[in-house]
Amino acid sequence: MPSSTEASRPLRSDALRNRALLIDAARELFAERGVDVALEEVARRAGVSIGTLYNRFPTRAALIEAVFADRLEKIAGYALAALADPDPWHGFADYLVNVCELQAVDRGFNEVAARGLADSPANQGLRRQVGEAMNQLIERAKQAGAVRADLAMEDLAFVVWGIAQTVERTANSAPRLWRRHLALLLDGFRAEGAHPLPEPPLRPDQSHAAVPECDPPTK
Amino acid sequence: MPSSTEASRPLRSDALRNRALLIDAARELFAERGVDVALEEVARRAGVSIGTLYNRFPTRAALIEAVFADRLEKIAGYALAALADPDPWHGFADYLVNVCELQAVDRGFNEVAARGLADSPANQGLRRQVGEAMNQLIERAKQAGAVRADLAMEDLAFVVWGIAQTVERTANSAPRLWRRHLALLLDGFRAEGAHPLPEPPLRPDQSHAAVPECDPPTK
DNA sequence: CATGAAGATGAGAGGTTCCTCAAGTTCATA
DNA sequence: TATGAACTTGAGGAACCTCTCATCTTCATG
Repeated sequence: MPSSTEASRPLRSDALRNRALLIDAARELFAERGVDVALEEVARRAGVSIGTLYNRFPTRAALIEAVFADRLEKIAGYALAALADPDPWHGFADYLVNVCELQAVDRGFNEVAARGLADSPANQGLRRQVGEAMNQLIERAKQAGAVRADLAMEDLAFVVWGIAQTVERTANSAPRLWRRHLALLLDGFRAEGAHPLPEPPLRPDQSHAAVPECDPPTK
Repeated sequence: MPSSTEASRPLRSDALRNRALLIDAARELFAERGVDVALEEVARRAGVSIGTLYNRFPTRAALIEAVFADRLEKIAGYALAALADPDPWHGFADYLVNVCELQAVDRGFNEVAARGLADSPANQGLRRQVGEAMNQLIERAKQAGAVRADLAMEDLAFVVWGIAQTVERTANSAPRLWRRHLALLLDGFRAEGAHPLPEPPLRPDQSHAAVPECDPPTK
């Protein structure tokens, strides 16, 4: 059962193997050098021709999505584990640390997280599930008096965005520094000593608009 | 007195005029579309040939530096104004808001700030001056009990890096949202309710290393 | 206003990446 | 094992960008 979006006929065995080789090669290269590496190089490392790459993945986005398909599941797992934590604050904070760790460990995923993951219809379900868990996580921590009352779920984008940049700048020189950045942000999320915020949070529809990033076709 | 690095002979009048035209054109394009715009386009908007651009600015970095030369002075001004503020916390916070406003208003400067401004020897002096003012600003706010004792000057990079990403993502959809991000970070900087940090701050020599970013020539 | 040094010009060489497609190869099935 | 559909291949066209340099133009100076 290949995780294809459409219910197309199954791939031939050699095509399936090449698909796996390409994903492995892309996973490595993306992790090392980011998701903008030349696709020719991905094909070379996979040991197939560039034509085959385009046969399997008509666009770069399709390849990226295939490479990082498991990440959303991983995040969903973290969210559920966080909800199982008896300490609301600890669960909340741990969840964010875990997500950021995914960013810190893989340059490609860090970029994708910051720019906005391909929201394929296939992932729609998981996505909603994660959103719901995050919401519960925050609400529970608010009611426990741990998280400030004016924090919105959309504000967690600041964590991903901010840590993305810190990771990118310091991955070589100080690979653990992002933990300090996150800890400072977390202290800002606490109810204790919270000061009024100057702006409302991103509305859900806006947060969707913030994702695409890609410049419209130049005109 | 052209602000040239070397004590070269002064430029001829037409060359000086073209230099100004190029800087103006680049300032506009950088602000709109970032510092990676095609240099041909900068030349076109300036109304000169690409060759002239290369005559005046042998590298893109040279052009970027000329375009943003004034920004460091502006920041130095903010730092001094902040020190003049009788309220240590207010001075500290206001300084950061002002710097971030520079990022929010100019996509090119936002990129440059996040990637690390060209540290030309010419700016060395101003740079040190700003650093010193920032240090005083923090120390004063610490002694007033407003800023947490374990905050280091190097941690302010988190502000620039984090806000850079938020600005980039939301400049179109929610152009004021960065203020919320900054406010949350600022609450994390307060002495009130500070929790121990998991990592030491970036050492000064490391913060220099975090700047360059540019991949080494690929070999 | 003549002269030469400084400057401007833009076609084009050279590099990179994306993406296609006509031709050849392999797999699955009868 | 023969056949056709599925798949692979890689040369090369197209789009972009950077940077150079031989040639022409303009400015400053006596």
